[in-house]
Amino acid sequence: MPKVKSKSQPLSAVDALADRLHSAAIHLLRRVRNQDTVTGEGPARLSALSVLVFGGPKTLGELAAAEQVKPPTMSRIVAGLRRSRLVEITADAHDARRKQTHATSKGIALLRAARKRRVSYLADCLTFVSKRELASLRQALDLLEGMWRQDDR
Amino acid sequence: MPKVKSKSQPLSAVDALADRLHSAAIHLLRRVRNQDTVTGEGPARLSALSVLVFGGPKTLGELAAAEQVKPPTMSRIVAGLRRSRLVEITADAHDARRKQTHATSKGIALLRAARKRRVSYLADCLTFVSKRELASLRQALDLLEGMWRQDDR
DNA sequence: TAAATTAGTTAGCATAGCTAACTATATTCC
DNA sequence: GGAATATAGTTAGCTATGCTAACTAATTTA
Repeated sequence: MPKVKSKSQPLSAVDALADRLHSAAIHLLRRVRNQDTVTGEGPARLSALSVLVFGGPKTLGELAAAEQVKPPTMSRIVAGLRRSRLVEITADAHDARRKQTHATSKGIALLRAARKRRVSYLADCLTFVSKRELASLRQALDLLEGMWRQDDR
Repeated sequence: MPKVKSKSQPLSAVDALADRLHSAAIHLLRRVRNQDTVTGEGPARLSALSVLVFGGPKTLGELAAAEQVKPPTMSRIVAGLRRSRLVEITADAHDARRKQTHATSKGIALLRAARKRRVSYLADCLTFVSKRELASLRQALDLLEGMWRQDDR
């Protein structure tokens, strides 16, 4: 959540930017979802799995926080991943309440395949995009990722 | 869908970009969703409503195509919006199978309020972001929007 | 050791995606 | 003109993903 109250200035430029960001996110996910359906796993599961693959084992609570989702939601996501043998759950050595979730090799392989498919799709989309535009996309992502990090603190 | 088969080049830079784009979209929507919950309408409904508010009346099929969703899904989204009196449905003059969907003034007001909330949130997030970074964000959005348009053809 | 906190699950609800199968209207073709 | 086909939308029923409330079990605190 933002720490600073917004001014009630005109803001129409930021206004438009906010709408466009929102809309772009919605449409990107709709398109990518079509690529991901072949994995047999939904977007929430793939996203959680990716956190585990790239960030290492996590407790359920950590995963929920990383994914900005409530614990019961993550509980079900993890249960689904487990049913598909994409993750394994082990007891925490220091706290019997906690459960560590790890990606299995099957999970890692599936994520890599999904990623490849996504990348093919986006690479095709980006075929005729100039280096300069790619650079601005990269900058925009730096900006957004920094924003999330600041927001989480 | 992309028209051009992707090369099987190393691509690790585009690879990372694709993952980051995907992840950024997921996290943006999760955060914005929290702002939008107060409207009492879900993201799919707000997005469809926004198409109607900014793009004018549409048939169900047009809306489904605009939102990259199948007709039964849009049928239910529109039904929900109608229950909440945010849209109205009228018969098409030329084709009795078609139904035109319009935003009501209540729908327009609700969308404007939701937009304001989103903008406050993002404006707060963007408070300390430089003009140069905002410009690259704008460029990235131009790029993505162009990509969707090309993809639809 | 009793009380409070924390981690996770279960139950139950709503939204939102899909396919398959249906109704009703338009269009095409003989 | 009328039968066959195509198109627009709905209904039914499945899954996934969000939530809150209420629960169990374990840990920490008082």
